[in-house]
Amino acid sequence: MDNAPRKAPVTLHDVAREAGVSLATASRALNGSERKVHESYRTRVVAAAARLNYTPNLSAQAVAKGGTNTVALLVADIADPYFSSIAAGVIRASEEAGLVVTMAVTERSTARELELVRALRGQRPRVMILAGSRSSTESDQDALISELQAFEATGGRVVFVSQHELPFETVAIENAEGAKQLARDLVGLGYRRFAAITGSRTLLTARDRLNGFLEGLAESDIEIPEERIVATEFTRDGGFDGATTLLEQGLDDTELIFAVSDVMAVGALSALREAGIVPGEDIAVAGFDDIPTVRDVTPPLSTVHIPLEEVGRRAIAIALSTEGDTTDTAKTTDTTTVNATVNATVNTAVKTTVVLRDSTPSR
Amino acid sequence: MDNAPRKAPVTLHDVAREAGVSLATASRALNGSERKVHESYRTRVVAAAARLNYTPNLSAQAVAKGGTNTVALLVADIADPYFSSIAAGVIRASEEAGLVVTMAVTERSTARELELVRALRGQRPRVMILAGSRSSTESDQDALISELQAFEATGGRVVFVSQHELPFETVAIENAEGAKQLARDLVGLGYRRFAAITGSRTLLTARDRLNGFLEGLAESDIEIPEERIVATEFTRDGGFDGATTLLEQGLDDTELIFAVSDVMAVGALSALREAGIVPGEDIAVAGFDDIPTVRDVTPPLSTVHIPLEEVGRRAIAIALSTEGDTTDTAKTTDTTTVNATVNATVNTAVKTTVVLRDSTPSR
DNA sequence: CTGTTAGCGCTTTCAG
DNA sequence: CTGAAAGCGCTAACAG
Repeated sequence: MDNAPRKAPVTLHDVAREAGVSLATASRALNGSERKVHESYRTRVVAAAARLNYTPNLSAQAVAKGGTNTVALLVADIADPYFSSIAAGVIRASEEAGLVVTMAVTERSTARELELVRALRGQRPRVMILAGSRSSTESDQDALISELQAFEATGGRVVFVSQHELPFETVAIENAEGAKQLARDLVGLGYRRFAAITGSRTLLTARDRLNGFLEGLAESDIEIPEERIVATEFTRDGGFDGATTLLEQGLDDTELIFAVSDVMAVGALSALREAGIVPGEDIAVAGFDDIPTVRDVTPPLSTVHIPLEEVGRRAIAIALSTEGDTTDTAKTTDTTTVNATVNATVNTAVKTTVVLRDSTPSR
Repeated sequence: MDNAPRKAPVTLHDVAREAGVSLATASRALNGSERKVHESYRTRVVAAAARLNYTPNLSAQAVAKGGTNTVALLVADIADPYFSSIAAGVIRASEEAGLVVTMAVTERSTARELELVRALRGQRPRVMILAGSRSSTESDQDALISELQAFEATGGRVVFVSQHELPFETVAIENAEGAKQLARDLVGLGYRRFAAITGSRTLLTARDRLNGFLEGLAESDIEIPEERIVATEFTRDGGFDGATTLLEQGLDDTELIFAVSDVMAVGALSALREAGIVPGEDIAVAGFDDIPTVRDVTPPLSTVHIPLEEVGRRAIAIALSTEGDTTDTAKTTDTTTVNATVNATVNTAVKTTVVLRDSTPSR
């Protein structure tokens, strides 16, 4: 157990000495944005840095410039394809913008989320992105909001994913519209009797989708009886349980089950099959999100497509484009008024499109 | 576009003044590990901090103490369930240890990986975890290795996931053993004629699994004809393509297709089905990893279970337990000799277990 | 353009 | 136990 001849990391100082220039010059040559260093010096410095294998200490840079190039990303569950796809978008867009992503998972708990936001604030990130459908009720909510507002007050940007109703920028997703269109299309296919599996009704996303779906049906004077709408966990197992519950109640003449998310729909599919019911034949199933795996389940699932990675990219685009204006609570009333220079589409809702597959054959 | 009354963040200084104590005392009361501050002071400081909603500036702390509490995690593709599950484990374990996780995706490119490692080194992370089966050939490999060794030389820990053959600590996974056992079990089920879909043979993980499988078959004097082994991308689409290729060649009397990863197996399943072949009936399929979705495809997939989240946790456990000893290249020859105090199981390979499901009925 | 010199926010000797 | 002061590595005025 020989203990550490732990070499000290190379510092800018070392590079400067090696190159025979001053600290400042070395700094300018290596990291200072504008070109203001004589070429001969610059090359010497760069060479010295390479020779010593120098890497600037980001923390030191951060403290010196009073700001980082960090994006803090909070997701409910990184193993859930919905979030991991969004995360992929956030990470890619961040890398393209030269930002480093820091990540934390909330386990779907608002309390945990609050803790994490507090902790991550210490990073002094430039942007904080919160993706993870949260309940609109919990009391921690208020604390979360004020914590985030404090963060914004110091110049940070907060962007939520699909959380209108909160006083922050958000990547809006056409949840209601998409679900409504799905309903219309399904009715067009000949379906008339529906059941639904939804998450907690306090989950904004789940609620929006369910309501949109119901509205879509209402256009054709179709309703879903109260007992045919079951609320469960917003997960694969929740979907499984929801379908099981429906089964126990007796599906009667139900023709189609709408699950408010694909992971739930996939769970439902398995529950049905285990019960000896063939989805797509005995009963139709539709989901929402269009996560990659729905192409590979049997039958392939009809759903509403969301460009998930785009959602992630959009989040950072919004953050970056609103940087600078400190309308304190950025999204005041009609303030979709972004930085004039900004691609106007950035602040419009992400489009969703219905994708009909074999799980909802026309009848 | 009113510009920023950007409040300056609260500093320790502010807290100290508010509490009427010195900077040093405030520091000790809030972050200094040991209790060496009088209770009355401590409470005043804590109260002041709360009142001002103070959050320590992590960057400043890092530069002052000359080290961070950061874990840098590199994965090939965060949207892939294999990696996102591992990431979930890394993140959870890190949070439990009070570490912040920084994440980057390599897109399966060694060049990109090298870039990222360079960039992330600037963070001065305590640990760097690289998960993402890399090819054993590419030349960037050497650069990567020396970059990582430089990182270790300054006290950082590097942990790979499933990359023996590299001069670093690694979370070993029983890839070969698992595949071998799978082969045995399948033979036990009555299968005799196999085909395989594998990733590039330079991908260590893919190679280990294929070889293990072949060895398992060899024990029963079974071989897979060369043309029945197709190498494709290590992705869902790769699996799809692989099955398609096999189909074009003619499956003849092939009874079972082994794909070296579940995502590939799932893609293969879809290719077969699209070709009108019913997996589980017309032909059996088996995968490797036991990602969550394989329970929900049809038929449920036989595979080799890896406790993916555990792999992630293990990575940080190894990193933390080896901190301190700087055997320069930690894993010299037989050096499984960890810190005496460490849970010995940390450095043993992660166990895999065969899980037989309906995709491989006994015949 | 280049070098000197203050800091940035926090920790940590080193005296009191 | 507490406070003053010296850094940590780097940037950013400020003079030359």
